[in-house]
Amino acid sequence: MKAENKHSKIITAATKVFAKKGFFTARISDIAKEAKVADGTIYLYFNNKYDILLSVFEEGVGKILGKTQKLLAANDDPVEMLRIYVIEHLTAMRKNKNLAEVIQIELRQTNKVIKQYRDKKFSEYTGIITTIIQFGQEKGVFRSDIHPDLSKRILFGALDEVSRVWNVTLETHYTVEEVADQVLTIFLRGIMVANN
Amino acid sequence: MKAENKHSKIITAATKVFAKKGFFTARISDIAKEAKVADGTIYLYFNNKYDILLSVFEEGVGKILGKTQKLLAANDDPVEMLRIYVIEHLTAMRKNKNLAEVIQIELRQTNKVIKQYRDKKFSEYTGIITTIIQFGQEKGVFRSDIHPDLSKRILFGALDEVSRVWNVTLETHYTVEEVADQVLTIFLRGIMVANN
Amino acid sequence: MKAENKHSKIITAATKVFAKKGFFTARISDIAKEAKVADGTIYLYFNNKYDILLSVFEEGVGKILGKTQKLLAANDDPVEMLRIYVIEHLTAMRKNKNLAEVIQIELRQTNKVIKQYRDKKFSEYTGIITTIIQFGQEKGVFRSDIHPDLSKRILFGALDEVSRVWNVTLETHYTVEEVADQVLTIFLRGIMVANN
Amino acid sequence: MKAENKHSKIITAATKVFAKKGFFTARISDIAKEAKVADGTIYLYFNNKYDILLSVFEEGVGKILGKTQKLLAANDDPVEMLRIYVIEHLTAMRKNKNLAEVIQIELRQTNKVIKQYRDKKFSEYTGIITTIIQFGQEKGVFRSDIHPDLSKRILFGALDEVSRVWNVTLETHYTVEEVADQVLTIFLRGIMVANN
DNA sequence: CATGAATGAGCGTTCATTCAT
DNA sequence: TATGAATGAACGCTCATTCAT
Repeated sequence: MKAENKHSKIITAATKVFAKKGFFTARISDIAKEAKVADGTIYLYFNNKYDILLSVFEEGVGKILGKTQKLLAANDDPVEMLRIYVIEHLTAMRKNKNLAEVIQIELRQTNKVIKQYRDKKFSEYTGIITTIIQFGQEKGVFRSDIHPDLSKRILFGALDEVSRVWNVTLETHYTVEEVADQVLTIFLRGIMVANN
Repeated sequence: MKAENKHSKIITAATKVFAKKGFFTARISDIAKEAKVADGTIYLYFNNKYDILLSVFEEGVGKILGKTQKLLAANDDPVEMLRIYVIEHLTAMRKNKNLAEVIQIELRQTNKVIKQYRDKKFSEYTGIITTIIQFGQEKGVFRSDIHPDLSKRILFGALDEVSRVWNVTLETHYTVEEVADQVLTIFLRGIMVANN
Repeated sequence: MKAENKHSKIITAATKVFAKKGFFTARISDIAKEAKVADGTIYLYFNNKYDILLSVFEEGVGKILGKTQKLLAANDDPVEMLRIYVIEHLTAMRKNKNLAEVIQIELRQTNKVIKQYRDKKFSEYTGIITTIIQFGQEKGVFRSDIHPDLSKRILFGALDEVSRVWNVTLETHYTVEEVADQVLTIFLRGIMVANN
Repeated sequence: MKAENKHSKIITAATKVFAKKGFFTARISDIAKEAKVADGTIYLYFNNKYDILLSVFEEGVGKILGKTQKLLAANDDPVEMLRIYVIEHLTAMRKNKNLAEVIQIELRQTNKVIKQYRDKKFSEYTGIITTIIQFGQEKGVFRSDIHPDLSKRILFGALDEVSRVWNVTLETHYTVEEVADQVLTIFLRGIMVANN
């Protein structure tokens, strides 16, 4: 936060502004003002407005992706891996509410630039879930009648919607652990083989 | 489809255009052309661009809401009620892909007008889930340690994301039953009290 | 001037503004104000700023070209034909000073769009000179050692520069006849075979 | 070319860039890059963009003017003087195509700064023609019914347009002598008294 | 002298909305 | 009701110019 260079100052400002107003309603001048730079300065670091949004994703998702991958690498228990994924995701969303908002909102935008990006970086992030589930099925821990692709959507959709509690509603009192526990309890019971 | 009046012709056109281009990228003239009316005509039926989006929701969600409420009224088994909700939602999303796209995409927009609406009509629709879960808990069918509000988000988020298979990806081959089954299997196992 | 439609009102205004300020210094809002329409109205009739300039040429040069071709069609005396060309050109430049200024100034602009145009419409206009000279050479009226292409440039350059007397300097007192006579006297003596 | 100082390096670069892109389309950074200096450095030597253009003229035209005046000073035959003027001008245009382009294109710009300049330096250069013609009339070599001012425009316009063969068209094969001969043949026959 | 990052005024263009017909 | 030409506010982006280093 302190010795930030212009680039990251703008990224931070843009994340905030996009979170607050949405991509289309946000003005370049809003971002510039928030970053305390001139409008023109932004174009020294980014090609255009879309490029800023892209960079917000790239850096934001990239960080989470990197950290998550590192944590998962040291693990080979599918259940524990899902737990890590869920907790990491919710922690990140809780911590950087602006980024969370941007991901939740703008990722849905019907826009070629964004969609194109989504297919690359973001689907790598959600794809982790698919991989874990397949891994768990091979290990005989997760039920074989579960579709890895569909259940990836089920878990990620749940996570995405559930993480809105910290942004949109009056339910901000939930802790990450509490929320993670609910999601994991439900999802794991749902996909694990009966173990009684 | 035939004897449509202007109002619903515009709604249908707007749903299509919003689904294809997104709210902000869509132009009034696009909708007018799609509806085969003059630009100005639109303003005889709607106050402004936001109002069109609002109406698209109002009518779209309203129909699903109405039908779902009717079906649920004749039922008092929480499990069956969730099944009905899930199947009705997915069927609607599958049937009217344009509406599905609009709901999925635009609902996320951070915009006062839409948010304000969401709080009224849409949360009534998702609120049904909360009610069913509480009802099930009272009946002792659903575990008491489940947060109705959180699990509402978990189920709706899962449904929302899962219904994207028919719009965005190459996975359009899934049937409604197949998808519903996966969601219900996982979610119900997750929230039901052990019944062995 | 009276029952002008929007299109020609804008053309007229643009001609005036381009003549006064030059293409690059002219603002769309200048043209709009001059034409007494809103800025946006201009884009109902033209694609962009270049398109306006193009149209100014197209229509301006087109008219002169048309009239000149018609007059020349009824004639087969090379000397008389050159006389007609010179007088018509100077009359047009004198009459529509704004168009004259635009042609003289902007035609020189290094710009792909304009250059491309020049190669089509405008060179058809100056090409008439080449044709007349070749015709005169075939008839044995003009000297055979004259390069039609170079002398086309010589005559057109002379005409172009000479017609500036009515726009730029204090020499506006010259009559078209006077100026035409000087150009013709010099040029015809220069290219005709000795006839003593 | 080697031990050029910054000032002339910038002038040379600007001439090249203006010739290629035109004054308005050229960017200061283009010139800086071409001159291999920083953008800011240009402002140590010139007040602004117009000032650069002005200097390009000043130096370019100045050189031609100086050389032409020197050559003419040693001569008192009007016909020979015109021949010198024509050949010198065409040689200069042929040699420094960039300067030629700039003069041909930008001199036409309707712009106060440039116009103001044109009235001083450039008209001194074209004024030479007027002087020679008046001199020739006094000597009885040139016809007395020729307007010195108009014929100055006629000759200069011809020269200006004719010198474009080396820049714009596919006719670059013409030699200076060939072109000069055509211009001189036509113009001299046109203005000289009958000499049979 | 030299640099080049930073500035911010300015403009072309779009498009939701209006209104005369 | 219906039209669609006209409006003009608003914004992304450029680039001449400045100035701290």
